[in-house]
Amino acid sequence: MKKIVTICGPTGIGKTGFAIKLAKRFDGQIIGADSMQIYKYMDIGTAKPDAREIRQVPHHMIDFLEPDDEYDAGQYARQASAVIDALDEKGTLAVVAGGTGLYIRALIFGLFRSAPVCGQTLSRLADQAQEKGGQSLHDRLRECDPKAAKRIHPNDIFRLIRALEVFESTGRAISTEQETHGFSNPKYDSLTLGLTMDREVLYDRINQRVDIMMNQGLLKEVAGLVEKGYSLGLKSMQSIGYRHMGMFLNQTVDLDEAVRLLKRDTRRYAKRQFTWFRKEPGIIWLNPSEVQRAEALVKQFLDGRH
RNA sequence: GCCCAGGUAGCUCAGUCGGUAGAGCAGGGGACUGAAAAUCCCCGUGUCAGCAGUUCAAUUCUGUUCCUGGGCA
Repeated sequence: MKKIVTICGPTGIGKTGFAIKLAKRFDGQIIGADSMQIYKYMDIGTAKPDAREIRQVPHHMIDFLEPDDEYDAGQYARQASAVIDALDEKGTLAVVAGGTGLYIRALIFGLFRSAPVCGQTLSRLADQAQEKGGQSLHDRLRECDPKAAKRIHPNDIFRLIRALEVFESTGRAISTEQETHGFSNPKYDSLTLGLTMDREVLYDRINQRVDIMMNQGLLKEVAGLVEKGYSLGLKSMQSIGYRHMGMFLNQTVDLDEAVRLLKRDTRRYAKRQFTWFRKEPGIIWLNPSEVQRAEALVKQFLDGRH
């Protein structure tokens, strides 16, 4: 199995710098695993690696989509896989780095096979959810896939829609598909390093980073995107930072409040990431300062003594 | 020094006509299989400032001490 190194952890903890150090040390290249850094023109708010950093180590899966392009974890897994395979042929180490847990999981284990998301079905179901509420979708799901209905809360519209979509387009229950798949067949042998630190310290860093983003011109970046015609309703524009600046531009809140909410929502996001990664098996947790230890671990791993 | 208003959850406060208390914000835990920076679920015990008194019972009433605001000197 191909070996890769994966760096994960919450937002703002220093994954970018850490991954660059490791990649340089082992002559590797970085594969982003971030569902927002994939978009062009969204630089400040996504804390995308800057030009100087990219010059140090080649980056992939970053900065290659228009903000209104459709994208999903399945496409990510396929494309990132192709990049890793190409690097592998040259004997170059792939360092996957990012905070989108689902992308990392999809890359390493794949997703269950099924028809890809169909925009039509999706929006039709979304309309129905709007009209009749989540409960009606839940009722329908209970009929065709009671197991899934049991696991999905009636308010969790996204998951209800997906489950119904899978049933309607394949005739099979998502619960069965998931059980069969079970994330049980890794496609890569990954040394996964999770970055962590004291929660309070992280939160301080996050607050400070938001202030820095504001100084760097986050508001201008978002206003510029709107001017270019990218609607605030876009998925990308509803991400952290972008939606907050949008709220200010809409005059829903004043700037202080927008920044306050931006900090809070970033903190909450970091918390959710901890929840996700905590239960991922096999992660070795490190403080971002432990670069030497990480290097030793990678060396061991590559030497096959893992 | 005197007068007034306060001291209740991390913060801002509500409340108990005496039967040990609850909102908002913040925070915590969890879920997650092709939208995932999204989406969703759950979580409030805190010497009710300290001490003493009245009472079957005090965070609630009384006294006193301390602290914080404001006013007068």
